[in-house]
Amino acid sequence: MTAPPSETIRAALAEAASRLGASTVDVAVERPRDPTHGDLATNLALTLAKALAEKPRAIAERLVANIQLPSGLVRKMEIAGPGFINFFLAEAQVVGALPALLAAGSTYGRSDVGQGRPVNVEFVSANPTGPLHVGHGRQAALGDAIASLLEWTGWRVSREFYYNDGGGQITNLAHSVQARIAQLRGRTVAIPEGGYHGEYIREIAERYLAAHPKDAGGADLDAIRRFAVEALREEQDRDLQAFGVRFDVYSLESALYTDGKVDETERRLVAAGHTYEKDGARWLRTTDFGDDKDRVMRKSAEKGGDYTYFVPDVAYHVTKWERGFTRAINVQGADHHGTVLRVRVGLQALEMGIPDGYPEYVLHQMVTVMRGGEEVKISKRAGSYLTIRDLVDEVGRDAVRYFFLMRKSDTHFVFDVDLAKSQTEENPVFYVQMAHARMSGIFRVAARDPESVQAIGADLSSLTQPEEIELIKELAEFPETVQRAAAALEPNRLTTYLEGLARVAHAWYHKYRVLGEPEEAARLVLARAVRQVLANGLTLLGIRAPERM
RNA sequence: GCGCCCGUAGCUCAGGUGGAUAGAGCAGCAGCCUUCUAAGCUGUUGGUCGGAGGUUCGAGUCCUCCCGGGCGCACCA
Repeated sequence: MTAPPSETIRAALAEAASRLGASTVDVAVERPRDPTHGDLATNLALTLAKALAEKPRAIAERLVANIQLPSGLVRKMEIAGPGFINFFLAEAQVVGALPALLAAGSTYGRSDVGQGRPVNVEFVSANPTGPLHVGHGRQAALGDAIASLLEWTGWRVSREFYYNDGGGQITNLAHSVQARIAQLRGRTVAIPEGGYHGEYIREIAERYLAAHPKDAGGADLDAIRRFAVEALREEQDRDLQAFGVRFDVYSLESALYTDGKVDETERRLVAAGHTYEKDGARWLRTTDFGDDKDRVMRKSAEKGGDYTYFVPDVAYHVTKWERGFTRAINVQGADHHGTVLRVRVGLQALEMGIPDGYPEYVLHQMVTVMRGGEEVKISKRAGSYLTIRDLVDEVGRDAVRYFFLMRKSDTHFVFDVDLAKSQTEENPVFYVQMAHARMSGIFRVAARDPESVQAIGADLSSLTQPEEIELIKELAEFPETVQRAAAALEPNRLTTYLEGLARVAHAWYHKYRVLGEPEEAARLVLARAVRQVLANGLTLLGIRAPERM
């Protein structure tokens, strides 16, 4: 494989610049937004203006006069605007991308920028106190897609789910179930203050009674707690399964206590000298690390003497570090952004060489659901719920995933149920999948296996229509798009790309026929390439690429 | 009050880590449907990028302040 045109041009520009007497500089070769500005462009003359004490356009002219490019690469060079140099690639160059694309097949778009380094991606991490709601759905889609993007760019990824099964919310859950049990036994007992009211609590109470005939009175709070947590974990697993999300590792907060990791973390923090006692509690001096006030890490005796939540959180991240994850990414709801600083500060206070940006965070904003032009109200306290499984059942897994991925995570997201269900091209998932199905349809009608179509040996010179050249350029951008999306941890860049590619593909499909045309052989190559890239992009995001709709 | 995020066409949103005249879809307007899927297609109207300063050759993008919206600010998690 030869170097991509942008690299060749970059090197040639650097050489031309040194011929002009410029000391070594970074040469930027970018794709202009406006296609009339060529396929590639450089601002080199502008950045050299100061050093050479010369007008940018004059420098540009000398660069163009001095540059040496292999023949057949560039069809035209022009100087434009304040001093940009625009390069127009020869069409044969563009079409030349197809053989490598087909040869790579389902691996086209993969790269090795991660070099096999390990990365831990933690997401969902819901408390086992209720079913997974739509917010968790956004997180599941995001986390899974980010993990896949990292895999595609050469990272060794571990997907991890962390159960907060140790804190006060779990006690709260146990008391709520206990109250329901009492109600089932005919006693009038209120759900405790701040407790869980959902219908699922009653179901758990019923199942507990059926499974524990010896505790008909519901006196064994510990047994109730274990039972409820177990039941809800199974429930959440089923939700995630329906959504097609799998994890490599499940970590339990409770295990951090039984393993002594929490105690050990406290000891290390004390040893590092960033703690003090006040009002009967033990504090961590987080202000040493940029927090606006110090935080209690162990409550006073009259408050129970427990650790506050962030000590196990810190202990948990220590285990990630000690398990060899030099990189860790946490996907969380933005309502937890307060914990970001505290976890990082706790890790810094341990002074064990963990970098201060560890772990990285991807925070997502809230989700609201619209149906029939009205907001679907969700209230956890009142127990009115729209679970991730409800949503998947109603609109389908592909649409749910795609919708959660198509917007930047840090903007509030409105999930339009009617649009997601719509079988028209206004629906972006349908639009992209349809493009794949159309390409597949060509091969179905031709009664040919797409895999049997090869670019090597095929005469691609008949691919000369502007739509075809544009389509191939779009296909060639896929690997870089994957890399940029992975680097930014933004899957929405990929959905945006896929919609753009689908748009060009639909336009081409409508304007030109493939079968029975003189260009059939070459166009079959292009159709296979389009189908392949659409399939790769969709598969990466966990969405099906259907043969027909 | 303090911190984080958001503000781009009538609506929903892109905008590749500072580039050239701001980009899509929907809605609107004008045309078009005998084909491998019309479950549409083509063309077109529409913008003081919330506001004001600043940084520099160049700002939707970076910095400061202000306005508007969301989310946090516990010995809850």
